[in-house]
Amino acid sequence: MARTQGSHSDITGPRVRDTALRLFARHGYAAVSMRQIAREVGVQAGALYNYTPDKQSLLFDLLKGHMDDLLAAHAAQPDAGAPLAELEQFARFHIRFHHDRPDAVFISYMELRNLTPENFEVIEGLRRSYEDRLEAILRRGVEAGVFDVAEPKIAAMAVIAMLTGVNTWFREGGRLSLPEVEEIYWDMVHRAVATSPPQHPA
Amino acid sequence: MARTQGSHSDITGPRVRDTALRLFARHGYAAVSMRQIAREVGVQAGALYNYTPDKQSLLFDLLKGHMDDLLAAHAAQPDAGAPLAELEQFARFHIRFHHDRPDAVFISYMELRNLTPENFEVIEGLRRSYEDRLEAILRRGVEAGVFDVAEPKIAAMAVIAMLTGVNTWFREGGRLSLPEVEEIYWDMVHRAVATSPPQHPA
DNA sequence: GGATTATCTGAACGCCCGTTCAGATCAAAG
DNA sequence: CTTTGATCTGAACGGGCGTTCAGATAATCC
Repeated sequence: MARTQGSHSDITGPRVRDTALRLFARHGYAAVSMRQIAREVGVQAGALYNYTPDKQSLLFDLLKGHMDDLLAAHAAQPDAGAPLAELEQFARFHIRFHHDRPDAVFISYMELRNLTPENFEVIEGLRRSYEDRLEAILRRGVEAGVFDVAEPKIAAMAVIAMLTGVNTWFREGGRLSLPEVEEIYWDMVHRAVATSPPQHPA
Repeated sequence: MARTQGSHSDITGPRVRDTALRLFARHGYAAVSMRQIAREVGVQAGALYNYTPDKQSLLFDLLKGHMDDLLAAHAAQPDAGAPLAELEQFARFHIRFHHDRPDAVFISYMELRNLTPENFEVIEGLRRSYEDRLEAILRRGVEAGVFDVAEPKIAAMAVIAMLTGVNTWFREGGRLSLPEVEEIYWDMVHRAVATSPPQHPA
């Protein structure tokens, strides 16, 4: 028996990627076998090789796809104008985007070491270009006199680390909503880099 | 041939742990085999079981040891007095301590999911108690009126994420020394939570 | 409705895994 | 100098690994 009703490349392909993403995030790339992925997809292990040349490519494509999505989504943000508004937009965008795809974010951090050197370089390059965008915002703000940051590159790393950290503890249905969290983090980022800190009522 | 000259529990034991720590950090727990560890230690795989009941315990002991070290080292810090001084001490301590043991820090983040549920609970408990210490500092500062932080728990998470982030990019021999990095990060943390931000010369 | 082609099965390939254990080896104790 | 006990070897255990591929199946095309 093969090719059960309605199964196509268009259906099985995404299911393979989704399942791999979920399992890699949950147990780690090395701990997940092709047979495990196949079982959850509802197919034999050999069939996976219609959708990926090998396990390594499966991981790489997930990471590459995530980074491409991130850069594209960020590029699609409307022009905010002034550096302060751009920084706020970046902070809120980063929190929301990462919140929406915790598994992809997780493996993009965790599984870098399981990439071949060439694949690693590609992903690292994409990550750097994302960091560069924040760094550029900070530099513009320094020039404009609204940010007080001696080392924009380091400040960018610090801000990204802080914002990404939301994913490690935030859970839907907790005491705070995501917009509330967004507000708290933006406030801290703002104060950490701005020349004149935001004024709080009372 | 067995028991080559000078090999004792006192020598092989630590070597097993050191090697496991390094390999786990480099390739991931699941990707490292007991035979690989044994080979680097210079021993057959079976001999490892004189030093650990199984692979899982090896991982757990490394994480547990790291967290115990962290809490003990932090507890050994002298009393700084005022909340602002305590926060500064915490920030500088955190950066230095994590900088000194990048492998242990790395696996303490990465390999949590490879712990059994019971072991996971233990490590999580220790981590929470470290976070609680920072949260307590922030709460004292809010009471004293020197910190402006609406959510001390979240601010603690944000500060820790930011500070731990140093390990992801800092390399010895780079443009900046660790004390310089410490200064930059402390400045950002300070401004992010303090009521009156630090005054910069000129 | 017959031929074509995409899709999948099921078995096999060589290899490595964590763990156990009887027996060999050697340092230290008496 | 013998005995003891800690330490290690080397082989084995059952099982899972990533990947390949001939052949079976079913959707699609003419």
